[in-house]
Amino acid sequence: MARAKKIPSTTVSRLSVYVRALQKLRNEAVVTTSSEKLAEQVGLTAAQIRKDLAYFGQFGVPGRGYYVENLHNELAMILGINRRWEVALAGVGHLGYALLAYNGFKKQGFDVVVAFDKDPAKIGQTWEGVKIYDIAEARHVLPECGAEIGIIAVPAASAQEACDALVAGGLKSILSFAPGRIIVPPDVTVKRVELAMELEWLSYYATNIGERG
Amino acid sequence: MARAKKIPSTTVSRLSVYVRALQKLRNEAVVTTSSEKLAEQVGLTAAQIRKDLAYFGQFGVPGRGYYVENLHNELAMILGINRRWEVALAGVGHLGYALLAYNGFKKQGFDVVVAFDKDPAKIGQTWEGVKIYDIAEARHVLPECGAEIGIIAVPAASAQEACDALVAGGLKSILSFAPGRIIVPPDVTVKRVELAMELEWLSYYATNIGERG
DNA sequence: GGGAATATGTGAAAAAGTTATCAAATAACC
DNA sequence: GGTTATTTGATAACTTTTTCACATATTCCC
Ligand SMILES: NC(=O)c1ccc[n+]([C@@H]2O[C@H](COP(=O)([O-])OP(=O)(O)OC[C@H]3O[C@@H](n4cnc5c(N)ncnc54)[C@H](O)[C@@H]3O)[C@@H](O)[C@H]2O)c1
Ligand SMILES: NC(=O)c1ccc[n+]([C@@H]2O[C@H](COP(=O)([O-])OP(=O)(O)OC[C@H]3O[C@@H](n4cnc5c(N)ncnc54)[C@H](O)[C@@H]3O)[C@@H](O)[C@H]2O)c1
Repeated sequence: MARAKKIPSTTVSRLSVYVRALQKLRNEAVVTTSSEKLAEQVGLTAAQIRKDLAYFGQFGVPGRGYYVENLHNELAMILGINRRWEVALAGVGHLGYALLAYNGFKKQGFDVVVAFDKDPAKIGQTWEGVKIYDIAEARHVLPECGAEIGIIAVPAASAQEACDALVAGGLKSILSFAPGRIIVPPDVTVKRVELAMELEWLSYYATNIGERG
Repeated sequence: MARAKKIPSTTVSRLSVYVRALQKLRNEAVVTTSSEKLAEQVGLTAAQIRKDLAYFGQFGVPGRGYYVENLHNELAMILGINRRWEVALAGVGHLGYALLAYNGFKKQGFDVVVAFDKDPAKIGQTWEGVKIYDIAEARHVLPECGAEIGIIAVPAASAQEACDALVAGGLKSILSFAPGRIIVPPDVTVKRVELAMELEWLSYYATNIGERG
């Protein structure tokens, strides 16, 4: 359990990729696989996969490969997804509603259990089985409902304010869809998803053809 | 124009960050800035910024710094966002509708001009001023409407099929929200946004406290 | 049980990316 | 106009990440 080395953030991201590939194999009733086969499946190199796994221990059988179910369970435990996570949503607008209505997260163990907004027309309602509270109540509501992860889907101008409310409620992990930096205490982790930046990335490679591929 | 070195993908992503920071400064009527000030603004090091810019040329004035407007224009040109991009949307479900209704992209020059779906109840309708066509018509509709970037917001099981349709319509740049790999010809660039993976990333750091921060 | 085949885990090499350093260039000031 | 203070751009040093290569462990099969 006591891991010496610092784990690269890219390795953590790839762990998710491996988990998904293993889920697929498990669904297909495949019992064993190898770093080589996995590499082909996910589009990476075998060495990369073995190196990533080596940060966390030894999961394979030389001459045989990996037992799909076993490796899946190990990686799920490492990622902390061998459990259910309760998620709080701030901002039930267009994007927020799409997230609420999406059942793909629940399938992966992420369950939106409470929502917050600022709009009086929405506060008090229940959408998709999730009750919407006033964001000002977050600091009181959150500690009671057990949510540990927050999602911010409010306009950029309100993002800092909404984030502060979630942090005041005790959340330490936040996924934000709002463009722009959010300031949080050092013990809070924020992951941003900036869709405009993804489009700009595509724009770059579309404009400068031949730099990739 | 003829750049010798290969540009790191991370540099391209940071270019977007710089552009946003410069936009902000321009709105505040700031005329000049420096790598040092920019670094503080975006949370990077000054050396990193100068290095990134150096891939593309010389934009600064020693002893003075950078002219905000000038640098913004240069970076916008490099990223290819000094123009309007027409975007095609495949899948007008919960997420697709949120994207359609979002005006933030248009502000950055990305304009959804056409949508595709498979659901007969949606085909033929016009939502948010955007007409929804049968995805099967994509190969005929796309060449006429000028869209160059595609966004995939269909269920994972249909993602490959929808992508094939967009590619058949001539698109070479695609942003996909569907989980899982999509196979495309080598001249097509796909950027995936996997929200479940972002949540798993948060789960990891929430589970293994103290590995970051 | 032994030998061939296979695929891991790991240390070393290579590549990529980031940070530090500094000479050269420019501006501001007197 | 010359001196000083800045800040760039480039190079060098360093760090991180990826790839390579192979000894080692295990299975499979005869
Ligand atoms: N819709 C998209 O497709 C899309 C795409 C990329 C990024 N985003 C980003 O996601 C965020 C949400 O986008 P949207 O389109 O859903 O916006 P929206 O305007 O549809 O919804 C925003 C919601 O947040 C609520 N809100 C506002 N201030 C609040 C506060 N302080 N606390 C709690 N709730 C508050 C509003 O009442 C509203 O319900 C924005 O930051 C946007 O930039 C959205
Ligand atoms: N909704 C979310 O918040 C969310 C979050 C993360 C990822 N995603 C992903 O985004 C995608 C869309 O999610 P959603 O919630 O909007 O789904 P949805 O079911 O609400 O909408 C899907 C839409 O795609 C259409 N469609 C199905 N097959 C098609 C095809 N072959 N061609 C064209 N259109 C087709 C459907 O008619 C429907 O309108 C999914 O892949 C999902 O995994 C969604």
